[in-house]
Amino acid sequence: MPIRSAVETEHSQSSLSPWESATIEVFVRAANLIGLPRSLGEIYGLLFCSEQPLAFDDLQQRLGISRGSVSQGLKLLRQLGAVRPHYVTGSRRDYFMPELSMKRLVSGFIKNQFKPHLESGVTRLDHIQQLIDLEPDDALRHHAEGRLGTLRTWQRRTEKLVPVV
Amino acid sequence: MPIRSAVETEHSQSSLSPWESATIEVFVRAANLIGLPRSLGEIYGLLFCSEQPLAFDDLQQRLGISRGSVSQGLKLLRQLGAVRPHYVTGSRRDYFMPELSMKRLVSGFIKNQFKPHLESGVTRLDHIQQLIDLEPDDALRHHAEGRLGTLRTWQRRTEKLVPVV
DNA sequence: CATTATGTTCAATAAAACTTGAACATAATG
DNA sequence: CATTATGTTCAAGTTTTATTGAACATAATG
Repeated sequence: MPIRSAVETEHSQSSLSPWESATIEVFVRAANLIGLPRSLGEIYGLLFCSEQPLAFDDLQQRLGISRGSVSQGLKLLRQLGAVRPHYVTGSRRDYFMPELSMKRLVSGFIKNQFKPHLESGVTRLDHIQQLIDLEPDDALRHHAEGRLGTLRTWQRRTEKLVPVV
Repeated sequence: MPIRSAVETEHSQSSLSPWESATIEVFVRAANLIGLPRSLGEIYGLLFCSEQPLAFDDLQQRLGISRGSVSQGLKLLRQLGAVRPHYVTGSRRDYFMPELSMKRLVSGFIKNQFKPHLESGVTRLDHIQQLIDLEPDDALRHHAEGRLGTLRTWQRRTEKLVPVV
């Protein structure tokens, strides 16, 4: 698992203090852990460190990443509710602040990245039921029905767990 | 997200019945969702469908994947406790059965893929604390300490949540 | 309305992750 | 001990995913 350090990046503007780099790295790893791209972790991490809201350009330059990455990263972060736009009077730029409520961060992630899969899963199991009905071998069909039952149980438990998290 | 269907694979031995293919696909997607390779989902899925324990070769041939994938897939599945070896008298081969307890599956996954990151995280935050102490600007240092506090809270909550799941 | 400031898109490129299969281990069998 | 059956390893190849940056919007400014 080769995770580039934010400080080691060649293009880095090195305008990141040591504690900022280390903190950003924590978010990069966290992003990685939940299957989100490193650039997302970097962007959120820098916003998390900053005392002030940051503009698009601040992010691009201080992180030394492309404008494309910043644009796409912010887009997804907004979708997830992990970042809020912040209006600054007298500036045409978009500014951003990090969402600091863990609850909202987690629920945003689940709602966007998890729930869709769970929901499509229900349909999918119904489809399996139909396929099992076609199985001619009695014993095998009964076995399959048992397994489908297990899957349904797992799905129900998962759905129940989501609100807890 | 282009997920190849088990049935559509060219090399597939097509020895999978429709309900097996569909069930395997569910596991492939689930694996994908939690960041595990498709081959793992396929292997576990086929074991899950089977009435009998399956041998290494059964997996390789019915899924139409390489021996390397089967070997590595089974290795990780054993590590995760998602699969148990099953001794068959009179055969030199390794046979395998799926773990059917959701509780054990989840806890195996968390113990192996999650906990290590959480634990290294503690060390990591301590290190950030040291870096923050170097910050000369008073106001900024205080801000940084606040954010580190937030991170610590998040970490504690996550640790508390793990046993629940 | 031309110019500049600010973002977005998306095809091309780069990086990461997964799979393959041939070479290698290991141990059972005759 | 040679042979066969059974698995594992890992470098090379393939596929997937992320990043870049140039071209394209859009709208504010002078």
